[in-house]
Amino acid sequence: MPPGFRLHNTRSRKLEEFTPLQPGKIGLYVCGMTVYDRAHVGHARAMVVFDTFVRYLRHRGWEVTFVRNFTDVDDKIIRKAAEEGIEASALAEREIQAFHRDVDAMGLARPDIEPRVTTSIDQIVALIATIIERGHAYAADGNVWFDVKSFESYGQLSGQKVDELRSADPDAGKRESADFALWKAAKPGEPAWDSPWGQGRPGWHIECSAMAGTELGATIDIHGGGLDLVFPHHENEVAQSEAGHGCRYVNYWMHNGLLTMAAGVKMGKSLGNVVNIEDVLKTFPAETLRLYYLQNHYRSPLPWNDEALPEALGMLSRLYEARDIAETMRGEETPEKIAEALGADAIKVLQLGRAFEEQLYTALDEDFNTSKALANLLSLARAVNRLGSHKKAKRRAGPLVAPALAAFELVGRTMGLMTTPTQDFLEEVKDKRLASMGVSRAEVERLVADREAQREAKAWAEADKIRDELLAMSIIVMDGPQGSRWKVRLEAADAQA
RNA sequence: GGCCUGGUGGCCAAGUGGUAAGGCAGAGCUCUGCAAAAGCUCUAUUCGUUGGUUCGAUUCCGACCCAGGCCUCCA
Repeated sequence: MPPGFRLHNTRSRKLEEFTPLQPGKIGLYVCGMTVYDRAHVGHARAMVVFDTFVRYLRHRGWEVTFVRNFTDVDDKIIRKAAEEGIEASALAEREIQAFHRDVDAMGLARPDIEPRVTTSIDQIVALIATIIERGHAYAADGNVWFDVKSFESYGQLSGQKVDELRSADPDAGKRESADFALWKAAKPGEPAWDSPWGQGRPGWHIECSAMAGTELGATIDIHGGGLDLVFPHHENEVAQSEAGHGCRYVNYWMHNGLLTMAAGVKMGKSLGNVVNIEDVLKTFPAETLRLYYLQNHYRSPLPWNDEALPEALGMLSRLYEARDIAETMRGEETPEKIAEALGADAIKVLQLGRAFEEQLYTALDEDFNTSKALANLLSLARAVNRLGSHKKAKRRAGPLVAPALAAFELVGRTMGLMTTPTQDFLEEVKDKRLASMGVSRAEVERLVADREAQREAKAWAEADKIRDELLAMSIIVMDGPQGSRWKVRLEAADAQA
């Protein structure tokens, strides 16, 4: 039996000890995208959070079944397809492919199952029929509405009371304005499927209930999604599933916080302030985004601004450099003996390195506190860098940094950071940033080489002149014992992708 | 109007009934031909305001102020 952990459950708004339905197993359902447009960095946060959560649980020995759906038919898809003059299914297919490209580029594991609405119609129809049978829904004019008043605990998840909801436009045929569609009658030209209530398509909420039920059973361990889905989407899922299956739908509700723009306004397609994943990845390595998200607790709102990504990239680079330093250290003695010779800095690296794994578990087992885990990682990296400044370290400290290297590897496995060789990472940064600025790499390298030649000749004025030229191109050169390295300066404006 | 979050140093941010992680920015220093990078040191007697509980609260409770989310599609 894997070790336990605690999670904040949206329903109770408290931290709860996690108890699985079956020992050692976790069924996780996360609401996926409605595929009518590219995924943005808000979606990416949810994806990274749950990807990391799954990685971690698996690392700890849990057998996780991870399901994330695609909503591939809905009003927006139909409308956008009509605008583009293509079939709704073609639009959805195109966007699913784009989504998969984004997911792969982000280094996210695919869920075990990615059900789609359009291939789950049978289950959806069957579930709706059961809900009607049990007296919790009614058909009217080819639509099927969920009867909110018939379901006593409606509103429990979100703390809403039916009578106090600000009422939407009462749809024709609805008994209560809070009643919501399980099945929508087809309008001419829309994608439609046969059903006992006539041609039509599923409502937005029912799909998740049906697909989660099919893939994970009537009760699922953990259901995740963005905080903005709590009401009405998840509330309605609860009502449908519990009305249909007669048992609890979800044991633990896990909601990630939203990205906010300046002034705390959230990012959303409807607000027109979204930044797409594919655009960000043109200028920043994917791990930059990961680090940025994981730096904050998953439930907090996360500000998106111009400094965020450059700052995260700076941190990430420092982590890579620390690993690089650690990797080049050699030595044969016992860690204790070297530590004695090298002093306090060495002892600290050893201690932090050895304590890291346990600290990571402690942090992540308490409501998945990646922020805390990363603070520990940064401390470890700093200790390694400090040790690297000792003259004897390179030759002798290898055994001392072995625990640190193991820690970095663990971070890669669980949090998806530091997963590429350092050189590859640095090259990727250069390539992406040069490309985004339209600067030629050959030109940069030629100037750097020229400057090195001038430095060889101790022609400092010439060398400095070239350095200024490079700086004007946002290239920073760093002289070291093995020659000059260079990198692209991070500027806040670049975050705008 | 109803429901729900959150207010921690210049900025972002974790956290705890016993006296404030981490990051960025800033200052000084080491290193360097000069720089850069990296490292070191420093930077909140204080955690929105105000009552209360307590030996003790930033942490628990109440009130208030402020910001934001949801109640319509949204990760």
